[in-house]
Amino acid sequence: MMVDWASSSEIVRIPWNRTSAAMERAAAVLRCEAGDSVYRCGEASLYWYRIVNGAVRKCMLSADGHRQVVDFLLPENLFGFAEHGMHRFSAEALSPSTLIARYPRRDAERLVECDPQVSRWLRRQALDSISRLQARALILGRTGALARVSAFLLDWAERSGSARSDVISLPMSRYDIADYVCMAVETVCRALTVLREHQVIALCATRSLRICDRCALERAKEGGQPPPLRHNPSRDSASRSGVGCP
Amino acid sequence: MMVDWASSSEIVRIPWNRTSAAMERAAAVLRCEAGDSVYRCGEASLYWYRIVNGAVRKCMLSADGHRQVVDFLLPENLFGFAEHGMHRFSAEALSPSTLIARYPRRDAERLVECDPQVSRWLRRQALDSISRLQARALILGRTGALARVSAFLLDWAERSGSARSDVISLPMSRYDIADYVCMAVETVCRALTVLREHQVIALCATRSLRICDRCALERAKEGGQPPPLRHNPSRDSASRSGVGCP
DNA sequence: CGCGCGTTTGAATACTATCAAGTTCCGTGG
DNA sequence: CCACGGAACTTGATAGTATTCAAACGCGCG
Repeated sequence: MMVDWASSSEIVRIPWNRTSAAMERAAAVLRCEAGDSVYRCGEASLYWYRIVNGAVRKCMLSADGHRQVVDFLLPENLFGFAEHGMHRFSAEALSPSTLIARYPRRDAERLVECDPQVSRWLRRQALDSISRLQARALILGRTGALARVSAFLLDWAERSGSARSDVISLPMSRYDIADYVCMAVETVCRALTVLREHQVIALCATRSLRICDRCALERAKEGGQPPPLRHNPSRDSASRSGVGCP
Repeated sequence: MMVDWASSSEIVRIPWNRTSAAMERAAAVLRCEAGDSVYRCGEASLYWYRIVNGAVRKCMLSADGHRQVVDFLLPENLFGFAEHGMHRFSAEALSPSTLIARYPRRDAERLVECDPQVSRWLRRQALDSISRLQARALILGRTGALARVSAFLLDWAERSGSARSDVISLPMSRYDIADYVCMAVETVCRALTVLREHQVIALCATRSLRICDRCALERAKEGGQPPPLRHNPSRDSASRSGVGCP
């Protein structure tokens, strides 16, 4: 299904946080439904994309048929800028009526060179991207389904900014979560069930849950009891623990 | 063990690729031995670091005692720039006599704002960092020890730029590899043994191996036979496969 | 209302982590 | 130079966990 690219000016006023006027003049805005591809793996990467509203998953299909969700994007997140030449991933809308601003790469890269505001903006977005990638890396580093799912929930609760409320909404399916944390769907379900049975979380709707016991969730994230260290710790790390920096 | 920070000028001439003169004037150079910490988790992050020679691992100790290696750094790689305020990881030298250039964060961030050359350099380094993080994410996405280790070896072969020669050297220990791919050391060893027995690789020394059959390694990386797709593929991805973008 | 997709639960299997022990490698000190 | 000792590396056996196959359930949407 093809989508319509509208001129930026045709869209209702949108808060262009930290983006220059010149940048926004070059933009177009896309509206897409859940499941629509913003771009596909293998296509030429001619644009940068910024989410205005909704949510997007960035994913890839391995040759063995396994899908991997590399990142979830939320409003104000920039994506597509790190893939030169050809897209190495696909980007697909999660929420219905997702709005995305699209910037021609040529213009964007020129502005980055000459407009300090755009340069700063890109720097911030790139660092955010790095933070998200590291967060997922830390999730995948955990062994055990409970630990991974718990870590994901805590990360997502923080990202979706669950403002004061402990209710978090999951725009993505269980399959998306499973492919994000690299486990089978069934395993994710079972982990959620365990958490629910222990009353650590409560499933309001299928895609909305409430964190009842955040401490228990933190504990679950850390897994079981400490195994003995088997690798040589740093030569000079005796003075500081280096553990559990918050 | 404390290390000596020498003035940049005291060190033999080093190729400052793509870094401005002003940037290098603010730099100091550190020489450290294998195992030395460049910085530790929890410390204030006051500098940027660029590897001049040698190799470094970026890692973190979970509260449960598990170590996780988040990245391996090679010459010209910049690191430490994305961690504001406090370091969230530790950085430790892998190779003996590793040389590292250190830039005061305050100066570096000022130069990034006003020196286009430095700005470009940071952008490129940040993108490289993103690429490495994504590469590891793809490795961790694979299920099966053989697939993960094979993927790691192929990635590393490409990074270490095994120029024409299929012999690649591993500056890191098996423990480092295990913590990088998130598996037990024994599992990594067994995977290497299987690859050796099938004559896909040959172990020259403990930390140097030769890729004998790159195609077999690629196949091992892809895992077994394709499982059926269980998640809903993209709504409009019928026209293109989206699989196996090289 | 019913079909399909997403979700959840249930067994059997396959795999990896773990524990344990042996071997090689390398730096250190005699 | 050689012997020693510790760390890294490798191999084996067992137990625990996730994946897989299978099937039921709920929910949204036509």
